[in-house]
Amino acid sequence: MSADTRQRLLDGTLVAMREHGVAGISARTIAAAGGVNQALIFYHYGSVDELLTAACLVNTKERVDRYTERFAAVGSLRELLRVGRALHEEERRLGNVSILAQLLAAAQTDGKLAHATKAALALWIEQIEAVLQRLLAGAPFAEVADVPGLARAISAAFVGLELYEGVAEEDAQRALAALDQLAVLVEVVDELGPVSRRALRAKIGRASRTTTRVDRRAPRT
Amino acid sequence: MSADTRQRLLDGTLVAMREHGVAGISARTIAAAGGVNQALIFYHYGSVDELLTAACLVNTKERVDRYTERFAAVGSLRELLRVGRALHEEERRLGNVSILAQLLAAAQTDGKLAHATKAALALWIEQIEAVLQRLLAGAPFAEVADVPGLARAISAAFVGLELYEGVAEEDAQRALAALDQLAVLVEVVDELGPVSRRALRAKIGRASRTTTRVDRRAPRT
DNA sequence: GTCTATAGCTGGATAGAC
DNA sequence: GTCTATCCAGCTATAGAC
Repeated sequence: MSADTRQRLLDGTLVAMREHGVAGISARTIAAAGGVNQALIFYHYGSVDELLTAACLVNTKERVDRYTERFAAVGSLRELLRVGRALHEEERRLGNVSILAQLLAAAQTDGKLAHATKAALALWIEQIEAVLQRLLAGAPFAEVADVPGLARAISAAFVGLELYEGVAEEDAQRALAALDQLAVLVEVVDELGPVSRRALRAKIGRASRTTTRVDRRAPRT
Repeated sequence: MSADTRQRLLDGTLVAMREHGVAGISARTIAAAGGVNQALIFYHYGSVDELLTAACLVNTKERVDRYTERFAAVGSLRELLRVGRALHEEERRLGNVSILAQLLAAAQTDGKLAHATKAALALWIEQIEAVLQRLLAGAPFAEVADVPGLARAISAAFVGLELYEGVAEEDAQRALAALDQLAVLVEVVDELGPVSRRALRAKIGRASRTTTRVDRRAPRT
């Protein structure tokens, strides 16, 4: 059955990625991991690279879908972070190395992978941007915050943390926990009295204008 | 001349990494990039992996050394970020893909690389941690901040941003710029009046104590 | 659609001349 | 220390039987 084989190949790609990483992955390791004949990779996907990009997109899509409800239910920055940590933990518990992080590394020198990984990362960014937009609506910080930029920073930071955890689990956990402090900071600021808020607004506005020479349009992704 | 050959191999590794990435690097591409005979890799370093780890450590050390004075001169969080951006820009201008980010990806499935990349990343963390410790000394935020944790978060986030820039340059620049807003936030908070500071301190302390540990609640399905 | 078999390469690593 | 030559494992991709 064709659909089943394609699924096995996608699954096998994830398993092979976990066991061998980007540097060690190949048509043979993927086929073995998926219990599929090696030649079928080329029949169904044309090349290993195309299978990799497909797996990256499908996998990311699945993971994002699994978390959309939770993103929608997020009511504070710290809750957003909590969802991020839950996601992160689940990934590790399942034994998954982040295929997105792995492919992002490979994409540095491969145009085709670059396109696919950018698209996959965009799926996460989209979610986070929506949450931020909602959370910061009306908050003083939002008046000067570049929400799309922050969403991208958060997403990229997360990728870095996933890679970091691969080599130093406890340190990465600690780093993740420390981010909570920043989230608290934003919330605390947004709950300050009107006087402080006014002062803050002035300062932040001034500071931002002098340092963020970025246009405010949402980038096309 | 042995010393010269070893240097050529280290240089060649960086060039090859830029051109082929982790996934495509090999003894032959390294030797070609360094203008050195391929067999010398094994004579001098024993294996390709050992050359990779050596190159990663040496390269990181060099880069960290190039920036120690600047780190020492940093007087605010936003200046720290500015140094980070300068570093980042220089890297790109030189055409360097971050060898550290690349190897971190490969290290996910390779214990030996994991050790070396952790050590290399630790060199950056050390710098950033020192700066944070100095900057936040006496500030209200410092009373509840986990400085080592934040230093690790910042370093890991930077790795993620370097990878992100490889596939979406403008978006990554924007993300980097957005981080400035968070730095401003910390500084603004630290410049608040005594009344606000007291309130903030109470709130942040309370918030941190309840959330710095990993949340173990089972995810809802 | 799936299999076997294999062509044609490139990979890490070594032996041995110089 | 550096070179050439080479072994052989593993790679992508295809041809052709079923």
